[in-house]
Amino acid sequence: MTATEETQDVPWGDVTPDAARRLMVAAVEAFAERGYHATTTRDIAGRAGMSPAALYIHYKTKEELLHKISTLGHTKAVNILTTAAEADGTAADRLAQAVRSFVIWHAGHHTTARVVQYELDALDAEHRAEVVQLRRQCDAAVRRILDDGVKSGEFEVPDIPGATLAVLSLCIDVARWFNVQGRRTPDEVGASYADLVLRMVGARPRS
Amino acid sequence: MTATEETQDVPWGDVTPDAARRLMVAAVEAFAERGYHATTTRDIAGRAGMSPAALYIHYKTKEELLHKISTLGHTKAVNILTTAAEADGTAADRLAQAVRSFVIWHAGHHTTARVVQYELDALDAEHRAEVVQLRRQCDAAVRRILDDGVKSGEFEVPDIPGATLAVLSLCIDVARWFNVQGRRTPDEVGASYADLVLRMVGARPRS
DNA sequence: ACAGCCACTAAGCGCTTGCTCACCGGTCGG
DNA sequence: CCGACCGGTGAGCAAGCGCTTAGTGGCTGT
Repeated sequence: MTATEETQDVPWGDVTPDAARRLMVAAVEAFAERGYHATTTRDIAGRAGMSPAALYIHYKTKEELLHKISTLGHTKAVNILTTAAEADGTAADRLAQAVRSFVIWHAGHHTTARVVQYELDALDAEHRAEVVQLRRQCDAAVRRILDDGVKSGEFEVPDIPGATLAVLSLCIDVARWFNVQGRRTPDEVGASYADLVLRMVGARPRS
Repeated sequence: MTATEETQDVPWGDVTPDAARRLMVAAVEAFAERGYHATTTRDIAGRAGMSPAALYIHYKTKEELLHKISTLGHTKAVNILTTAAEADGTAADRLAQAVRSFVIWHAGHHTTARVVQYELDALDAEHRAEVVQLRRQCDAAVRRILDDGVKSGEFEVPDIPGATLAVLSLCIDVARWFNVQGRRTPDEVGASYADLVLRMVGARPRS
């Protein structure tokens, strides 16, 4: 149930070779801490215990690193949300599961999530368009659940696109404020947020 | 009621002299568009129709510019929320008003808000501490309303600090996604979000 | 034993950055 | 009528940036 220290589903768990992964982890940390533009290639290489030039053996540019991080992260996000959307159960169950797992990911991997969600416009036009496409899939997954819930009478939502935006917005912003030293664990925030979202869409508390 | 094009309550409306204000407006636009670190002092000066050196007549450093913008913006945010918190009326009324006006500001001044909310750690340690203090006042204002609502039985909130965080988070993130070319006006988003938040805290729809 | 390979490094290139400084021209008190 | 003043400029400095290139050391297959 704990999602803070997974080893297998870390987004870059299957990045090879080892040096390339170390550089990627270093880049995620640095980008999350200081932002893409304030991070130097020397800093990334240094964190990975390598010389500045080593970065360019594995990645063409600093931007390519961000692009790979962003794509891996967004793919993970899409997986989480579509899995929840396509699961069995009531719309309320699926919405709760979507929010819970999405929030747990944003809190547990808040460094990655911060880069993925807030450094989007450091990407060049082509790569950004690619990533925006993945974001639309996130949007579509949540909207599908809300649609179902409204059709089945479980939810009462006047503006589905607006509510979709609000739900995703609430979850995404977790990456901004979540702090490992805080009192809340990712699981607690996930449960709490699932509850808040069910109230937002007017799902009856215990049906 | 419209809050998109106010002239008097623009945060930097009373910045003097004229050249200093033009530089500040230029900086807000540039920071919002590209981020603090990706913005050059030449770009700011250029947008204000001045030479690169002119910036340093009015501001000691680029960081001082960001600091002034951030302080003015946060002061405005504190005003909006404390005004709503101290108003007359039920807790539900005050919460709705707080969310509505806070969201309208974030949407209507989304360039300023983006800088204020997302460029916080580009500030140096001392200035950041100053601004964090203002943020705590925002938090306190919202928490006060929720406290009152729970005490009076209007709201049903299991975790008040958590709900405070969620409400502010939802509002703040408006600055990230709001787009002038979108279909929603700031007033519409404000009304819609006030509604969502009342549901989140378990306020009865029409009491 | 050794040639080939390749991840990695030391050094540095060309450029941009934040910021400075000597200078300029319009305004204003005397 | 003029000197002091001051907001503004043009040119440029030192430092740091992303990225390149020539060279090195330690594995590998034969």
